[in-house]
Amino acid sequence: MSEPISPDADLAGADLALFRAVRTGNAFEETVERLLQAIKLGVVAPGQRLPAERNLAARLNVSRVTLREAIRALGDAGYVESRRGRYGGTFVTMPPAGGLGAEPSVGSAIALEDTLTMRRALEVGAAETAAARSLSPAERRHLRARLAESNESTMVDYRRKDSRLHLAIAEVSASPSLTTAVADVRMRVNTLLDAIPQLAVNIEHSNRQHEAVVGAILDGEPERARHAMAEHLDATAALLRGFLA
Amino acid sequence: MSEPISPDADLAGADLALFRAVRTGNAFEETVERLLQAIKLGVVAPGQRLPAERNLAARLNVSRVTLREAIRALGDAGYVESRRGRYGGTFVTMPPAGGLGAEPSVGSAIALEDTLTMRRALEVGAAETAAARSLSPAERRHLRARLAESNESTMVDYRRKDSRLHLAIAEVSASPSLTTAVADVRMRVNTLLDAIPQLAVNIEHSNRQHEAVVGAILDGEPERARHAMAEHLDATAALLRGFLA
DNA sequence: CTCTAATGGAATAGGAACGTTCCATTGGAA
DNA sequence: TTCCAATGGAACGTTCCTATTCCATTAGAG
Repeated sequence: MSEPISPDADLAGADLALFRAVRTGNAFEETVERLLQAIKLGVVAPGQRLPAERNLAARLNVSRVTLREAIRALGDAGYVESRRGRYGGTFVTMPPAGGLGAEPSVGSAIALEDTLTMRRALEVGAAETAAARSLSPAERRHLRARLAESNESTMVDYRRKDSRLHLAIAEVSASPSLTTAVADVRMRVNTLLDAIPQLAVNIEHSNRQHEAVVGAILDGEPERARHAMAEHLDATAALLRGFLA
Repeated sequence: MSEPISPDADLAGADLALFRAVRTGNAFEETVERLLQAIKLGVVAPGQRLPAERNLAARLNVSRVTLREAIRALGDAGYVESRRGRYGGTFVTMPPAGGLGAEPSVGSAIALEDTLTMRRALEVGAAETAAARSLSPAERRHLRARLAESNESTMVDYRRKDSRLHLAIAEVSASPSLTTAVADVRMRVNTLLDAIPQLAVNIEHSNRQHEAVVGAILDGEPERARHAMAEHLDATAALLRGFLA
């Protein structure tokens, strides 16, 4: 057996957050998670190709062996398909219909509030920051394209288009840290959203709020953007609390 | 030699943030960083003891061997001292006088704006969230204690007390994710602050703004708390931009 | 004074991840 | 048709990290 460890009389309670895990799980699982994130958030759409293994492995700071194991797992789950040869690669197939493979574990109430709190801070901040910048024409187009895409979306892939829009708003804040943080918290939000019914009326409501947020950002009005985003997120939060709390 | 990798024609530019590194550096370096964070942010003050190695290793999800290597490195650098025997442990000594061992690498201008943007979103969000909650007596005391501590601080350890106050505000948002994110970005802010002179007039200014923020939180006024925190952070940001940009 | 529990210190073996090198396949370019 | 560059596929030795076990030291309890 291993050595016994005594019950730890230190730690007033504040350090709980500081002395958290340095490495979460193994490299394989982390890599699978990262790739799933890119797929589920719509960064690589169905039919599109992932970066080549050698490139992607370097990007993720993971060995090619580990990356290949992760891709193999995603292939078995039906998310991607690999083809050899020049102009080959690993392509995203249609997501597994019926939402199989998703864990229905709906975490605790604390996790719910934690996610919603974090999301509010990050996305409201991103909207305000984006509106305070002077956006390039390309950025304005990108934003408008994502907005249109999500407005025209059908219910089946509304989730992905919605995620892509929120991510686009984070992107035009021009802060890489903020963008990755928004992507991370959005994944957590999506697992929550998977557990509640998708109502047409809510989607319409969201679409209108999206218009308001993007409009304020394009008009360069930080206060209005912040307010619109806060309103949007609070509505979604209320919905989630209603179904999950 | 290793295989050549071609120049990567994928990646429209948005995925830069998504396909980031899965594991940053090795476990040893990460552990050192984490412990330094706890020390520099004042979570474990000089004279206080770190959790026992067996406990801490479990918390950090790192083997005891790796943790010990990290502690050894911190010991060599003069940050901690270890004593054996029951009621022994690893204690924080006075921080290395003169700020030795700190890398004066002042990152790029992009990194500066990234840090400041992220900080603004997180800390403003934390202040607003904290003010919207109904705080327990213990939380109110904690907040007031940290405020007093930072007000009375001398210039030599103002940095640590200031960090501790900002962290305390994040803590009373009751969101672990938000707390750790604030701690992380605060470390980045501190490396920036290390590169500029510490002026008494700025400290006085900060103290007044701290009063305003904590006051609004204790009074339960989210709007006022958000505004006060934004003002405080913008002042610091302007200072940093002035010296570093 | 003796015992004991909790701590840091150290050695060993095993596994996970990595870097490197090569092979297999493919579609366009020459 | 031939060639070739870019891709996925696979094997091998090395390094890093872990888990386990034991030792050494210390201050309080009995």
